[in-house]
Amino acid sequence: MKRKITLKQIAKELDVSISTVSKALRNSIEISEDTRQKVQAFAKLYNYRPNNIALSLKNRKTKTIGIIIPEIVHYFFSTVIAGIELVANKRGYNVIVGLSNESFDKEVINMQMLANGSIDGFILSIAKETLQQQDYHHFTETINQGMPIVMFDRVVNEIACDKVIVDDVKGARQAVEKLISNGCKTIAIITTKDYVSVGKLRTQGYLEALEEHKITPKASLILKIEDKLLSDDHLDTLEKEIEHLFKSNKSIDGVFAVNELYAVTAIKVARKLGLEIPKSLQVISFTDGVLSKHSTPSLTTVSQHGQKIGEKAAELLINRLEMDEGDEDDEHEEEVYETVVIATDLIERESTK
Amino acid sequence: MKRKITLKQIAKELDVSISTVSKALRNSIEISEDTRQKVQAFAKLYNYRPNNIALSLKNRKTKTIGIIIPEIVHYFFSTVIAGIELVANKRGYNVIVGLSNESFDKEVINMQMLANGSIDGFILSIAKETLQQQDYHHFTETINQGMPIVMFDRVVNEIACDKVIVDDVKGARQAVEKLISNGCKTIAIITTKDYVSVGKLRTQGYLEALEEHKITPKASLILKIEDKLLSDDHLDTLEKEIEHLFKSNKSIDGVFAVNELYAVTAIKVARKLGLEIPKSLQVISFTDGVLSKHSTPSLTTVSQHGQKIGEKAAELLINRLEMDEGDEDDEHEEEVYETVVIATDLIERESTK
DNA sequence: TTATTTTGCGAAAACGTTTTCGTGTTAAAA
DNA sequence: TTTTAACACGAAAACGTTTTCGCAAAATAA
Repeated sequence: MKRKITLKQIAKELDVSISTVSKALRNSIEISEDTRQKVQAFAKLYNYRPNNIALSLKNRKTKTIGIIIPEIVHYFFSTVIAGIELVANKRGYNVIVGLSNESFDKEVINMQMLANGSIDGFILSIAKETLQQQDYHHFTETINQGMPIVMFDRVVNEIACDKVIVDDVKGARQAVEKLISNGCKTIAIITTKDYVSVGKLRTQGYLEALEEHKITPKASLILKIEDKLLSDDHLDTLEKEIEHLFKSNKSIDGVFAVNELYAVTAIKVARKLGLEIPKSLQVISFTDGVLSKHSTPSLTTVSQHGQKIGEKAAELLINRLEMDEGDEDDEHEEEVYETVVIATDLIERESTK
Repeated sequence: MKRKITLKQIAKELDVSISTVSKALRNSIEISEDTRQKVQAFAKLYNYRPNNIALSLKNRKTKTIGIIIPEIVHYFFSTVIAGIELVANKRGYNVIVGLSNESFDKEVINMQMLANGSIDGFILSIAKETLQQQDYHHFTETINQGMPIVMFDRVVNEIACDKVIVDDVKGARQAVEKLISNGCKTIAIITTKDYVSVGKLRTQGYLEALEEHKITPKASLILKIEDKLLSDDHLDTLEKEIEHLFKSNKSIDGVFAVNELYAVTAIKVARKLGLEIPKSLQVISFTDGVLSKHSTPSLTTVSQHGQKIGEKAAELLINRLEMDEGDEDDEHEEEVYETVVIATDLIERESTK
């Protein structure tokens, strides 16, 4: 077990100075062809690689991006990570992942843990608890310390930073419009309580689509699910609520669900009640995940392109990081932040006509 | 935008030495009550936090774990990450994630990138390409440099290191036995080509179960899918192959699939052919993921407990890291490695009687 | 031969910590 | 009063790099 070799050891072995070794390895013209070869050969033999930590300390940058997300066992978030990792790697960065588990405290702790020099910048999506408490001081503090943040999906106006989002309103509206143009007359929405920003926005899109087509929204057609029910333990409660929705609105012929789980559950319940998909009931869901693709019938969905979101977020962050190199501590350049909207796509499958 | 404050700056402001500041903050008795208070107050005011990178350099340990996995948009792997992150965080470690995308080269590059001081040890699952090429030099080199590795799920005997696996053979055998005891007479398996180690093992479990019950295996009932077909693009090819399986073996009344996708596809095809689940065809799949839980009918599965695997892997790694601290460079303690087997569970749902 | 330039290399600082050791001052003991 | 002990703090090294600057020797020019 030979520990990793360092410049110092090479220097000692070859009886030259550390500086000479360093320069020789970086092909400095200061060093004679002779010693350069000698050093490089030796380094290669011992498989020398500069120590990243030492470099980070010296350069005061780590070439590492911190990702803070609410959950990782989640199709959308993992596609985003995949996107981030892709461009990060391409541009010489690593990614370090922290999970908030939707908890405010864990979000704060995770950020503090990473903000002390471990990373150059954050890409994050806000925890539900944080959104509820509306306490964003950890974001502003991080930004004030000169560490850039890029937010995606669950973002918040109060914080000035780059953002990557999908147009939830528009995506939802298009989905509902599709149902309408497919002949649905009574369209229900299964959504979340309003403090989940994306749920709220998708509900808004639903309402806009109805309005545009002169359909009066009915409160009884809007089912807002308490968020905890997303956990697998409360599946039956979810089913009960949906069943109640269908039973008290027999005329429902279209459902827009703000996530896959609500959609497949709706289909399951509907079938139990004797409805045929898509003949007597059409369903569209948000998030084009594995359920949409592979359940039967497959789901028509609004695709968010998580990977693209991740790629874009990483680009924004890295661009800002490498831009900053230019002006150094040119304190008060007026910061101008970008909000990129990734277009959604309606992917038609078997759950619609 | 005030940059993060350092010991040096505090020292200058308070007109004491750096050492004094450091000691004061760590409550050293060397420092007078007076200065200690003064320093701590100042540090608190400016929200001082020691720089992680500097600490890493000094301590020669980063308190960071490197994870290399083939894919992240994948239920099993993301649950493993969740497990790793859980115990890592609890024990003061961060996790940095690299994706190999099943490619040998990316696996090597990713490991090299991280092995140069960025992390203290690896947790990884081997890329398919690496398994095919059987080139494991990057693992041995890493280990030889004194950096511990814990492998999970896709492991390989050639490398001496801690491992966390599930008993694929046993899990598969139990699944097939369940089918047998449920009355299935003609049981097919949908599996992968043999170079995918887990596919091979699960096939072995299938064969063992048949043998034990004096059922002669038939080659025509063993469908080995070319691995590329796991991508969504080749879904129809997959369907064709499965359809052919059913059509040329009309008597099939049980299917064991080595992953969820094969299982749901089998169900889809079977239904198209007029088979009723679970009445005339029972299906069990490996991997208890989101499809198993939420597709209709829900799938009886062999659960691998990915989260537990991750937790155990992290424990093994961290234990080894912190054990090493004791003996320092006591080179030749005979290394003894552990292989932990996480028990699988058969979770019964609607796809079996 | 002497003056000047080029060549090749090393010393040292810097990044931000922690820790060992030394030292001057004051308080206690002789 | 002198010796010893306790106290409070600072200097410096170390972790592994890169880079600036200085300097001696060699090569060239005068």
